[in-house]
Amino acid sequence: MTNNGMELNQIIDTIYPLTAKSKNLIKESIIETKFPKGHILFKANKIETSIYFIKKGIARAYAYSDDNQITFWFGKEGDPIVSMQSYVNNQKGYEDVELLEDCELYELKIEQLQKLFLEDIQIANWGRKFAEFELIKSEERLIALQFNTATQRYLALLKNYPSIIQRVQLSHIASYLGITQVSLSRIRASIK
Amino acid sequence: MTNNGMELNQIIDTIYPLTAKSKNLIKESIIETKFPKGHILFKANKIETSIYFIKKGIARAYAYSDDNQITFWFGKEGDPIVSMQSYVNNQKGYEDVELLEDCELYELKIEQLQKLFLEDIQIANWGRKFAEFELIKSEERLIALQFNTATQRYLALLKNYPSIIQRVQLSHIASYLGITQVSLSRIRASIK
DNA sequence: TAACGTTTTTATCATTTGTTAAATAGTTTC
DNA sequence: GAAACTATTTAACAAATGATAAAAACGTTA
Repeated sequence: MTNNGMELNQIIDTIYPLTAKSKNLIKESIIETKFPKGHILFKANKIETSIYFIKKGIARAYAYSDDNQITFWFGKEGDPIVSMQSYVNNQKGYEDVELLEDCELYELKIEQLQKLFLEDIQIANWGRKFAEFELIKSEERLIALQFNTATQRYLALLKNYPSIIQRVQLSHIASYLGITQVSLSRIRASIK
Repeated sequence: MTNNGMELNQIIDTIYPLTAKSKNLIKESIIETKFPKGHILFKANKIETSIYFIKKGIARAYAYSDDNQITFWFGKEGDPIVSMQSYVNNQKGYEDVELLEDCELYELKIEQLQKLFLEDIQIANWGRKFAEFELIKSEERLIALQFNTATQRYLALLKNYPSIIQRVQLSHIASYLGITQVSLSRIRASIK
């Protein structure tokens, strides 16, 4: 990540190395967009038609449990923003995605990508690795949530992603960790 | 699922419909095996070379937290058994997989499958959908763990998979739910 | 069916987390 | 810089869960 944000080439290559020809097919389907802090990129109960990659900025996904928002995902430079229900099953998602800073994004229409999956074996394998890596991340999250205490999860977040504390409200981090904001405050006080 | 277990054709087709030719390429790479109840199919800290599909029986994946086993996955007829770290990154996994009943399994060598991914675009897309569906399942698990109370998660398990209570020890179910066995007993007593 | 081993439940107390409300700290706006 | 607004911490009590141990229920086998 440079000051100008994450390069598209790097994002694509990190998932799966492609020939120039195949990579260009993907790149031709991608457009750059910008949105201000606070923009709601995805709305719950809507079929999203695009996926994004974050060039610059951070975002969170949240859903409602009764009245309160629960954040279950953070994305930073290089990360994909995907409504999985839309992307995989062409169904309504359950999450909002909010941009927590002014963001520069790479947008890729799901329909165009799916067409490429059927036409280009390299891109099909690129899409396979994309899902596989997201799956690894999701499994690691799941294990952490099931195996570790709230304090351990907080310390792990600090270690793996120190800047998040500077960039994101503690109330969002608390719900991401599966605890209340009050409880997170107590944990922060206890580890000093 | 019939009395004879889940058919291989059905398992393959449910993931992604293939032409007869592509499907045969996969089927030629699959062999049937049997193991008795209690067999340890995957060992932690080992690179697994196969994935499996359950024709008949059930299994669980667990890892150790200090001294005690924590179950984080159950599989039943039709479900895949995969060490994701081995399958995706060719690295050691952190889980044991134990067969909880006498099992009939379809075995597929990862190396052979990966070769097919590079040769056959339909199979590459089959592998893509395979990872995508596993991703959806993992995300749903994650959301449930983060959003719902232990009682809600127990009731959901009862609803979505009623037979599991008959087939699996409550101690395994408790750790799957992220609670102790004592706590699960209390929940069971409270909802009667 | 009696005896044994395993699984599940119950009981007790300690610890953690949730809930509500108030106090403090930090930011933005005029 | 004061006022208004938002975010975070602290306090007090309630509820849920953990830990340990003992009792009860269940299964297996002789």
